[in-house]
Amino acid sequence: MSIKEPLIILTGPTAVGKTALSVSLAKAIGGEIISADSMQVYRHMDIGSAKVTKEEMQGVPHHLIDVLEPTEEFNVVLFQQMARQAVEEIRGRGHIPILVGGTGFYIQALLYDIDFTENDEDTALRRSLEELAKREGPEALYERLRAVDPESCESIHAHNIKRVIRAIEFYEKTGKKISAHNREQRQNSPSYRSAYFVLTDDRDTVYRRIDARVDLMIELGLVEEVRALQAMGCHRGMVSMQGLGYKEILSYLEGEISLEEAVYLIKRDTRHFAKRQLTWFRREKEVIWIEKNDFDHDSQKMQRFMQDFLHEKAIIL
RNA sequence: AGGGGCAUAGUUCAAAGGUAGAACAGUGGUCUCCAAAACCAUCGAUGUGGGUUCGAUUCCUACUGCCCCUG
Repeated sequence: MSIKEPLIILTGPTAVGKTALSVSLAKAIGGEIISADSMQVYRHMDIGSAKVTKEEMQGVPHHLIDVLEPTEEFNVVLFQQMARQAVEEIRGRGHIPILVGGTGFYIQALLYDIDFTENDEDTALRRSLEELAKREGPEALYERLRAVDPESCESIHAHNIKRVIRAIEFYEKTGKKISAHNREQRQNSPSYRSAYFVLTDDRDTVYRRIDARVDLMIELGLVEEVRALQAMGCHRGMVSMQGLGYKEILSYLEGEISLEEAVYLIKRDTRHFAKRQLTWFRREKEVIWIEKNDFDHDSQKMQRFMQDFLHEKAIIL
């Protein structure tokens, strides 16, 4: 057993103010930032993904930002591979990796080194299962899962077609039950000497910030950004275009809804997203909550607290 | 000011002389390769005061508020 590498995690609901805090922390401790964000990986998607700007970075190296074209696929497995590599590089320079972003699932995948196995790009099976669900209904699909892995049926709802398909696919590919596999993976302990900070604020405040941020995005030219992406050949089927702000503006540009409706939907769905993020982090074990109210919304104080914690736990020396 | 209309959940709408449904919002949750995705659950209302009635939120009435028309 070798000594674990250090990894600092800073996350929280969207629009809470992770970026600014992460940069000042990085500067203070000699850190480099790895983005745990499923949309900021894409180039040409700056406004809608609220991507860190060059100025905001203040010279701190950022990884996994602007590394893919919007036409490319991205998923947890890719994230995991790229993030691992980034950690290695950063350690090679003797710096501290700081994982910053709101995608809890990605953070989990790296921190617990989740094994996703059988990574072959066989979309044929998926597609045929999707068709089955469409043709005979989700119940038929569900029964198919019950036949091979009844335990999974207890935790996956029949209507959740994506996950039912994944569970069936896993069985078909590996001959093992995903329920058993997941049970094993859940035993994993952190692969890093880590501190998992979750920055948060009053729900009302977060929601207000979201609304304001969406209005700002529109002012900054989100519509133009999406129009340009459309011109590049981006369409709704792509992973990148499932991002908040993108799918709604796309609907507007295609004449399905008004701009006003699009803005309403972006705000609403972003609030929902923030809520889900909070649910996720509450479930994560050993997270350190940083309630902005407890620090008088003073980022100096928050940073001091984080640094003290990191030294106390010997995460950084 | 006069005439008319409306008043049901946070919002938009339903229904009914025997105490009310939905959508959206809100809240809680699931999550182990589409995760900014997908999915589940749940809280919550008849403006106020009288009257008729076995019983009104529903009918009558006064008040209050909002809307429209006239001036």
